[in-house]
Amino acid sequence: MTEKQQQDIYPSMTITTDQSEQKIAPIKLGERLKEIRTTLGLTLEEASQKTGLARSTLSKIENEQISPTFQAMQKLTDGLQIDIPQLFAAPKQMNTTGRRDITRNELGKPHPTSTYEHELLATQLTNKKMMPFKSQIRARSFDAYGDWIRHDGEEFLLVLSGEITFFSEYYEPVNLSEGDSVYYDANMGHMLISVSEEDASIIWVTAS
Amino acid sequence: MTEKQQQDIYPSMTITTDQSEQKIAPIKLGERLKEIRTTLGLTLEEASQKTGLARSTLSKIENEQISPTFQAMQKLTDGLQIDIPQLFAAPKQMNTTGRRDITRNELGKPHPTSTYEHELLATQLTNKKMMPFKSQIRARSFDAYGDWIRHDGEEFLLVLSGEITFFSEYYEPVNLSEGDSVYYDANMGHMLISVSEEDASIIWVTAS
DNA sequence: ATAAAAAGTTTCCTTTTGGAAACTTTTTAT
DNA sequence: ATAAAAAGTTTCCAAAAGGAAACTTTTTAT
Repeated sequence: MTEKQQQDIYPSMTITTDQSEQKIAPIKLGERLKEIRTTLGLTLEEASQKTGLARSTLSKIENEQISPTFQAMQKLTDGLQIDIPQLFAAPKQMNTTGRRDITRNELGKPHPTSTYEHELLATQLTNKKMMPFKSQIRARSFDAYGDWIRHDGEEFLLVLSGEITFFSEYYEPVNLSEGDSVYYDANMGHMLISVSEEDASIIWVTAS
Repeated sequence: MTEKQQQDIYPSMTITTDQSEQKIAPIKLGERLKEIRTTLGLTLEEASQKTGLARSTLSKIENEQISPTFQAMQKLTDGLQIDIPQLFAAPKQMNTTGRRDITRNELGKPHPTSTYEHELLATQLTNKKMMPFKSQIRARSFDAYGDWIRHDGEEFLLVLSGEITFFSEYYEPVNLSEGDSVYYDANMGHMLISVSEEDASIIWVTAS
């Protein structure tokens, strides 16, 4: 692609209004999309499958050869499970007396269930606002025995390793990999399974 | 949380993996745009002047006859001086009883400070009981500028990678490595430094 | 080092967007 | 109530997006 074409697609143009001149800051949507896709570990083909947009189209969007329609962008955000504002977010940069309770790695209070291993963290403190756990979900097993898990309060969950699928009552199942997280109302039915070969390790925190 | 409550979290269950397809409410961009334009008291002609889009084009977008390209949407948001999120603000939450917010790895909302990189997670949901963050602490740097950090509520922190020292007002400093965690009252002065060669990565959750 | 496979890009073509102007509907003035 | 003006919609066409497949580059396997 030529420099000319790029200019044509995202010109830094000025529009004259009754008040003043305003510059349209060229947002590098393509760059951003590529960043997101690669962060999700997807190839163009996989992204194509998830979004329903042709591989070629995705390539052209990423290389700023075309400007996607709103329709296309919805397919993107829907398929990749991201929010539109994220698409537009500027590329991220790389780069009293008190109580205190340390829990060393692997040394939480065990709380086994039939299908997975829970470890309660910070058990020395009582009357906490939050309850943190670390759990191992054995490969290809459910964390529940079939029915939705449901309880008061809110829950935050982050995947430390492995890959899980997060099922919930009102949403599509979604795959979560290392570093991905989800926050949800815990009275909405929810359930996890580990979908990778290895066991999955997660931490989660509840608050009511 | 009590032992009783934990029992409630994992009741005995029977299998019913309901993966019913639930479509996310399509955003009515046209409707939304018309709402915005009329709220601003603009005619199509005036909006056309401000945005540089033809009157006919605006009409067609508002009546959902065409799907605007990203380019066109930029002209819209820039010309009407509105935020992208405003354009996409869903008219109303679906009939869901539950809320859910996925944050992909590295795709939280950046919140840089002078000494370390915060990433807010689950920023789509408001009125949450908890606030989850992921942070990178640069090797050998403080997370604060000398004085204690102090704020309302409680905090839970877990080290994802690297090694940090956790200082707090009423306790001896303590080293935390991967997998270690600490729960503390946040109104007790606290502070972190990264003590290994590599940057440290932590997740932390606050609740007030 | 080479072949095969996978990932990514470009080409070619069809469909759809976006703009100018014609047309229709609504509002304002008399 | 009617004419004129303003606002909004539709038509027509040029320009750009989206998809299938050919093509090129990169990665993996031998």
